[in-house]
Amino acid sequence: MSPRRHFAQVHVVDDERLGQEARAQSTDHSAVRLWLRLLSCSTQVEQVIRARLRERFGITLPRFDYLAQLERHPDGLRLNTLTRNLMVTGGNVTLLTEQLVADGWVERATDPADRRSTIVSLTSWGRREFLRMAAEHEQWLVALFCGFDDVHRDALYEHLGRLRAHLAPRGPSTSSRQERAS
Amino acid sequence: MSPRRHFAQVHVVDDERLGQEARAQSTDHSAVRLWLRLLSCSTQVEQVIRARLRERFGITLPRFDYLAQLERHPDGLRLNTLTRNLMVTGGNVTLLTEQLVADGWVERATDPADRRSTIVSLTSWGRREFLRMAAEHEQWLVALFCGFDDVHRDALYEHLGRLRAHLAPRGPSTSSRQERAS
DNA sequence: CCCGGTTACTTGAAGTTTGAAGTAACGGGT
DNA sequence: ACCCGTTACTTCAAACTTCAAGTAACCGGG
Repeated sequence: MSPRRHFAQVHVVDDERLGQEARAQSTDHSAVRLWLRLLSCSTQVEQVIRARLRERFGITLPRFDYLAQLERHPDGLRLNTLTRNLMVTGGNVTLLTEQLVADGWVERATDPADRRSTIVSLTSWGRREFLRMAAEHEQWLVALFCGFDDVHRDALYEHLGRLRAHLAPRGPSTSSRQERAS
Repeated sequence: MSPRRHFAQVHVVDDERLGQEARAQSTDHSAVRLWLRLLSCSTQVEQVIRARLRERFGITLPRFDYLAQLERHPDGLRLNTLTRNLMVTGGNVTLLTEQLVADGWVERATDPADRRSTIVSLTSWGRREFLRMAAEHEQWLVALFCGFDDVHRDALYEHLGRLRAHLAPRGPSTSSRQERAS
């Protein structure tokens, strides 16, 4: 199927401790390898953050993400916007909203300009608690990347930005123009 | 709606079509921004692949990943190894295995050397079908990254490798040496 | 005004994933 | 041979997620 190898001096170590990347083999093409490596890195960080959020605060990652989104928007967000930002389905946001409202993190209001829309925002208690968690959350990430050379980190950030710009233009369902600066 | 702008030379477009990255802001530290960008890229690719697998083959991403893992190991894999490679919980692998066995993709055998262990492998039908899907799957990725400059792609791949190497050493629960060539 | 298309959200069923607790098997030390 | 700690897997409840179908509200023409 894939008649190639010859491209790695670093032979893949087999399965132990390699995670999803172990799926990549010399016969795979670079596109697949890039995707698997991307997924692998992302999953590893995610697992750590998820576990810590649960241990330290008894909160789940989806809820934290939801709250993080709201924290940046003191005036609240429409559920629709939240759905897009979190990159999940509408039904998911509906359920998360119910739960977060029930637990006192978030409050709902109807958009006066469009009665279809619901606007959610943090309660003052929710904001206070979230900021407390967020501060620690950030330190976890700093610690995770600590020792990862700054130059490489910045370069990685930059390259991910390019990839993001390359991927984003697909499915411009709403308004908003894409600038393509570089 | 968003009473703030002015913080980067590349101004963030607001919320529209920005996904998870919209969470990053000028006040966030670089560690958080890197994580969010990584997650954003990963999620975007994942959504596309997931949707196509469902449309074209009526299969889910977790099942495809499971099969991909097995395809590379004609002699089969222990569930434990699979759990580590897929980076999911054991319970999840147990359930996936049940389903894939029930649907004829996979067959189970008890490891003669360790009666606790189950070894799973593709059925011949499963292998044939998987290879058919995998060929198309690879083309989707090629197409996704098509137009993304080769130099940037290779650089990104390289930097992700560094990040991966930086993250991996946490929790070396099993054997297996890490080579660290470069 | 009203009709038809679109958008915003909700509902419900099916599926995935996790974390914690439980069972069984291994293996080294005594 | 018997413990004891570890490992492999299973089970189960709870949480998350998706998809598809449904309801309600908007909006632009006729």
